[in-house]
Amino acid sequence: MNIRENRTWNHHVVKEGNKSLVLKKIINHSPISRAAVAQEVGLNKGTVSSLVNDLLEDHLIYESGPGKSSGGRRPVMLLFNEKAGYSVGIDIGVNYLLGVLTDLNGNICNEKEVTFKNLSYEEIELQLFHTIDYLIASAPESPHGIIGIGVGVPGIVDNHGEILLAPNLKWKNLNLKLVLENKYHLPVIIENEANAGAYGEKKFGAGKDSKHIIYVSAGIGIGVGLILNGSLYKGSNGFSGELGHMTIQVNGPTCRCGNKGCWELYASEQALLTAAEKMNLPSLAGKELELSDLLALAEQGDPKVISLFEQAGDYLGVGINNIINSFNPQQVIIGNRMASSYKWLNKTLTDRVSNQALWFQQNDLTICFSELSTFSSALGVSAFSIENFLSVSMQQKVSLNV
Amino acid sequence: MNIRENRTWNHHVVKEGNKSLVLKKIINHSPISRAAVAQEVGLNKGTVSSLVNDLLEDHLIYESGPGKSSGGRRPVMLLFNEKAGYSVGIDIGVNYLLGVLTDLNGNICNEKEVTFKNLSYEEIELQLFHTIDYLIASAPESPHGIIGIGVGVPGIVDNHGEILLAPNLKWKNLNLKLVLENKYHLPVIIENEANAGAYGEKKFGAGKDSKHIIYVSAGIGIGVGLILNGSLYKGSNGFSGELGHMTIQVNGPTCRCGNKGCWELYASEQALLTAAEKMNLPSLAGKELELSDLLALAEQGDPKVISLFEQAGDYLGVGINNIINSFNPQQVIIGNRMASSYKWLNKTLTDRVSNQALWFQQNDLTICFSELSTFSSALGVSAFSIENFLSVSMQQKVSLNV
DNA sequence: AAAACTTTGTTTAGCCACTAGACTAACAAA
DNA sequence: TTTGTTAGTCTAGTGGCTAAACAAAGTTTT
Repeated sequence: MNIRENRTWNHHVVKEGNKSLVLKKIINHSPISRAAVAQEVGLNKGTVSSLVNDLLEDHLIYESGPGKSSGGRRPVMLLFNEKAGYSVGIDIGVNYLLGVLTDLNGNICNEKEVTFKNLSYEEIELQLFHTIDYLIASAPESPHGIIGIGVGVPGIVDNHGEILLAPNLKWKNLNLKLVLENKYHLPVIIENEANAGAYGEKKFGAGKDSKHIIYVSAGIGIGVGLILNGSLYKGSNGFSGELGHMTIQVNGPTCRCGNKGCWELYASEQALLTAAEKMNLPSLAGKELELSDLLALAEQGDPKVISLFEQAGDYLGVGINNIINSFNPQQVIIGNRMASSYKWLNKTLTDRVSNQALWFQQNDLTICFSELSTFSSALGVSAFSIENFLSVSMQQKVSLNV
Repeated sequence: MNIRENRTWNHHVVKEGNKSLVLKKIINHSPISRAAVAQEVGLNKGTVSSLVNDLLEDHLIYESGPGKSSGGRRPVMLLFNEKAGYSVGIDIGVNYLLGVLTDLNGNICNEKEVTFKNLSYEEIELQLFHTIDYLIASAPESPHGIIGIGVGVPGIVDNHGEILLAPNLKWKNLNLKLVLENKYHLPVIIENEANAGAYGEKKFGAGKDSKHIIYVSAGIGIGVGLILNGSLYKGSNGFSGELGHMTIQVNGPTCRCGNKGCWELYASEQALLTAAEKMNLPSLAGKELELSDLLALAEQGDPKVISLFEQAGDYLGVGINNIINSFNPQQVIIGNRMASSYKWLNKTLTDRVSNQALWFQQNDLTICFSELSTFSSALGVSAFSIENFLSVSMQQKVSLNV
């Protein structure tokens, strides 16, 4: 009982907690009857009835027709009203902006992607506004409307949602949260892209069944999102998971962070591209090299390129070993752009891990690649808003007498 | 509200939670009056009175004489009854066994240390029994008597308290918990030595004010205990914090774990001793080298030995950088035997961190050495028992009608 | 088809821990 | 002594819970 610490306990808390239990049961097991909820959650039938009525009034659930009888009165089936509201999730990348509109179950109802290069903050902000406007306008009528906006950014976000640094975008000390709140008057969440991705995979992707997940976002750089005990761990100030700058070679080459031998110098997309450029691949002279080019070459069977991927997979494995030793996770999920090269990375990566991770760490451990591919982050931030919305909905409404 | 998940909420929970709040307030602010508790915790005076009566009945607190009046009736001061019970904490090391008897505030009431070398499990078990017997016998009369036994071991302990592996003791798949429970019929906790140390420092030592603490236990090997969000994080199976086997040099020398370039090959006591042995220090020929010898030489100003310590401090810094990047802690505490060399390690260690850790990670970050020195682990396991005992005491007594 | 049984969901009575506020106790200051 | 203040208890009322009775709506048995 660590979490509540300073709040005192009273029957509001009890009701809030039980309502939340009932709603979760309905979300995860719909359609389900009141009787079944009562039995499975362990609450009295009457209590469940009353809580269900509250939820019905809030339009968070609805009754469908009667279900099958099992020898008695037919149950009224309850379902989560996933269309009770919509959430906007935005993933800002170095050269793209991906926005999704999701329902309360994280189903994508609409999406929009813009790609760009070297835009200023103001220009990206404009794209961001356009995307959000478009998505909000496209949302169907619903009882709760748009319940929040979430934005994932490739940078350092502190506990108050301020972007301290996004090196690849050249942003610094930027309070995007305030900007969006003032413009849209909606709850806004700004989150690091890796944290968002981790949460996305946990809620809707490969991590649905695990409580301890480490999400490795391997793109131009490497960031890591930590799901510990089922919830995102952000550290003391919100800066956890900067594992791209973990030293894996004490006197290795210098990283742009000033340190030496950082993991992302060996296992990121940038590392791959840099190594490939040095090889002077003849077929690509002139054009700026991209990951997709390398993938195409690998598909054609180019042994040099394939061994490049294998090398990167091996280095990914080195860092993942360190992660396993640190966190003893149930699941390690590799996401972001490097996940697309899954086919060429997988073998050396898993070899490295299975040969070198301590044996007891390997029990109950799954290593896999992202299920949501490019949507992890956008879905993750969307999920944050949904979680917040539902959590607030569980609380008592204080009637404002005029 | 992640923690309770499946338990339903009712007034028992409310009372349990509030009682716990009241007790914590009294523990941390005694002497304190009922009125002050009510105001500071935010509960009604009547509620506090009732809960305080429960706690008095349980002998967990007691009333002292009246306090100073501030212009009205003099308050009755409440104090935590730290002598309401006693806890046994044992730290089993590679060549020593340290036992403490503490009161409920972690004050050491008695202690016993045995040193040995190359004992079999049976022999160590005998020493363990003797120590526990001695400590229990020495405990003063108290309402609750001995409330539990905790044991810290240098090895891998799973979530059920089974010791899977303690390489330096040559133990494997050992259920010490069961052995002790059967013999003493008391609650028993077996915990990894680094986890225990972390908890010890958090409760009674350098980490009292932090919620995010990483405790680096640097002895023969290196283990790490993680305090995240104020409580111990053990990972999916209990194996978190095996950071001694984090790779910091991809193609470094081979470790006994089979991996290469592990941190503990560079920054542990063993690493220091191995390096020193290679130097053929003339003054110590014949005798087996110990850390204390090196410390003595350093005190005498031996430049070779001093630079050995400095090198180790630097390597410690490398790993601690990785830790900072992973966890964004408030505090890193270095404990176990290497902490005794604090004087010689500190400079290169802090230099490494301040030069290389990312700037934003360095805000609000303290790096320090253990305050409890050799007692961290023993006090930590003792604290686990106390915590458990108090937590159970908060729960309702179910009257068993005969 | 009627009777008996089952299961669902609502209602009622009672319980328990909380709150607000009245009350008593014990002190300080005027 | 009177007045005011603070500490702690007591009482009435509230809200959410449980258990159990009840009503509703089925299925199964006779």
